[in-house]
Amino acid sequence: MDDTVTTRRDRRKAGRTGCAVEATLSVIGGVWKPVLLFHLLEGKLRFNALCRLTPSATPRMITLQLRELEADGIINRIVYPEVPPKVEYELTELGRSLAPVLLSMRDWGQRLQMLESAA
Amino acid sequence: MDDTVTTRRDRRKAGRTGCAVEATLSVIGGVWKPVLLFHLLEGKLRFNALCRLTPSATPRMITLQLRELEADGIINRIVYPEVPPKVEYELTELGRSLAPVLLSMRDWGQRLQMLESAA
DNA sequence: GCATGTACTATCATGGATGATACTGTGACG
DNA sequence: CGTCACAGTATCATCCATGATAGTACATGC
Repeated sequence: MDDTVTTRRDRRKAGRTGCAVEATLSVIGGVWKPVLLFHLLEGKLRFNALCRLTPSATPRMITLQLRELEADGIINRIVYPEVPPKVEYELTELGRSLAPVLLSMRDWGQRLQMLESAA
Repeated sequence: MDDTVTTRRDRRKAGRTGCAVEATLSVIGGVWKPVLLFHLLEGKLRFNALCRLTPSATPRMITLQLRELEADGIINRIVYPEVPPKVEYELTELGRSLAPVLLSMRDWGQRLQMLESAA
C-alpha cells in the first residue's frame, strides 16, 4: 500500500500524536522526575539531599534526570565555586508552573491510596 | 555492613517512597496510557478505534495497556457477545476522576507547545 | 472460496533505560 | 595520616518494555 514510511517507530519519531498530554509526559514522564520535582516544590535542594530523599534511585539516575530537567528549562542548577563543591537545584518559573499538574497528581494518588487502604 | 536488604531495587519493590505522585504515575505512567485515557475522556471507544487514534502503538501494546488500566479499575471492558466481535472501552468512575490530572497535563503541555513555537 | 474486518494472542528479537560498583579531586576534621 | 563529605563520572551488566510479524475464529461480502 504505502512503501514510504510504515513502521510505527518511524511515525513516533517523525511526528507526535499532537496530544498535549504527551508533550507534558515527555518532560516529566521519567520514573524519578515527578518525585524530584515534587521535592523541589518546597525549595532549593542540594544533590545529596535529593539522593537522600530518593533512596531507591542511584546518583547516576538522579544526575541524568536532573540534567534532562535542566535542559528542558524546568530547573536551575546553581554551582557555588567552593570547595567542597556545593550545587543547588531549584525550579525555574516554568518548573513552578508545573505545580498544578504535580498537585493534582498528588491529590489523585492520595485518594487512590485511601481507597486501597480502605478496601 | 548490613546483610538484610540493601539494594535500591529491593527498596523500590518493597516499599514505595510514600510519594502520592508515584502512586498516580504507577497507574497512568505508561507511555500510551495517558493518550488512551485522553481519548476515552470523550466517550466509549472500540479497540480498533483506539488503534486508529494511536497509530504509533502496536495493537499488542494497546491491549497490554488497556488490560493494565482495567486491572487498576480505571476502565471497563464491555464485550458484546456478537459476531463479529465487538468490544468497547469506557472510563470507570475512578477513571473519570482522573480528568483533572489529564486536563492539567494537557493545559501545561499546550502552554509548553506555545512557548516552543513562539521561540 | 477468497478476502476482509474484528479483537485480539503468540513468538521472537532488540535495545535503551536502568542498576551496581568503583573512582575522581579537594578541603576539613580528627 | 586516614577518612569523610561533596557532586558527580565511568564502566559494565542486565533486563524489562517494546517492536515486528504472523496467526486465531467467525461471519459477511464478492
